[in-house]
Amino acid sequence: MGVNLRDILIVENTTIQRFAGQIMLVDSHNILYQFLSSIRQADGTLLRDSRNRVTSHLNGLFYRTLNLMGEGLTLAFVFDGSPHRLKHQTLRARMAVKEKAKEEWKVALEKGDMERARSKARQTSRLTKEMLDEARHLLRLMGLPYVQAPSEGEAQASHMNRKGDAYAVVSQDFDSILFGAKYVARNLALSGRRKLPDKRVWVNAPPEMIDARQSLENLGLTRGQMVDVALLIGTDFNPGIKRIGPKTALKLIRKHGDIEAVLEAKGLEIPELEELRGIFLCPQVTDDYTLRWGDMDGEGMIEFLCEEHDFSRGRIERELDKYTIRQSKRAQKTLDSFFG
DNA sequence: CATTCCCA
DNA sequence: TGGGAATGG
Repeated sequence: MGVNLRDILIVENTTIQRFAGQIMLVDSHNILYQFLSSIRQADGTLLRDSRNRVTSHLNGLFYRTLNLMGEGLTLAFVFDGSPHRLKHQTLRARMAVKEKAKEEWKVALEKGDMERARSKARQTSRLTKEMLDEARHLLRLMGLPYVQAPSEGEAQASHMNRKGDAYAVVSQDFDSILFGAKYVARNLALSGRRKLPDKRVWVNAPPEMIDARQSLENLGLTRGQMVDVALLIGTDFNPGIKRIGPKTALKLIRKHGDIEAVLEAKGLEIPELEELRGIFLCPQVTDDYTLRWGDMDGEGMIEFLCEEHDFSRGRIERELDKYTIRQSKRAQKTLDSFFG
């Protein structure tokens, strides 16, 4: 997913508290997808309510969001619009992977291999329109604003970040750097525990931040050149060029200046090059939004989560209390700092 | 993923 | 007390 730019960007470890008091724009699709793939039972099945509706995404969104708010982060969310024409190939490929994983999940279950079952189940994750509607509903109850992107959510979030409407974009993907975000925050989870792929080892994944300007200056590239590097490697919108990874792509763009020169020198071609560049450099975004934070509707949340989706009332009330207490402690701290 | 449970 | 296992819906 996204472009593999990790190896060439400067990714620095940080803390949640680092972002206290800042407006953070969350890539909703990215975060919800993570919840959907990770909040599962041992055999890989999703959490569901008594009417068989999936609740894993709400579970994750509720706890994660409340926790981050409790740490003083000001959250706003961006939802994807319709995908770009050139993304369809990737989306189809992903769908095929999911179908295959579904079968492998079933096989693993029959063999009693729970480890593999869970891992395959994760790969079948698919965000439905209903899940997205429910997520937006929960956000409304939490008093958090969300923006509907015309197309790519990451493009919209990066645009807003660039304009100064938010401090950073929250996403696991590195694409936001290409879309022009100033800062990208990753692993914004409280526990920071992440499973190593294909291993049964859990490692601590600390929050990370990428400073776009710092990374670009360090590489001696403009954002346009960075986009060219990405297009050589391959993005969600193009397959890239065989045997060219981050390191080689970087070397080539440095040597030749831009992708045209690279392709010329290598006798290669990338179809719809200008269109591809435009996706990142002149992205389809909107300025027709307002970020407006409201009060949390505790009663509404209990109604929605507990009565509607079977969450335990006591559990939700306890979390809301904890949040309130943390908030008042933060407020007290702020007051204290004013009076020395 | 985040919390709770449970036992050393 | 605390960290792995179980649970959540």
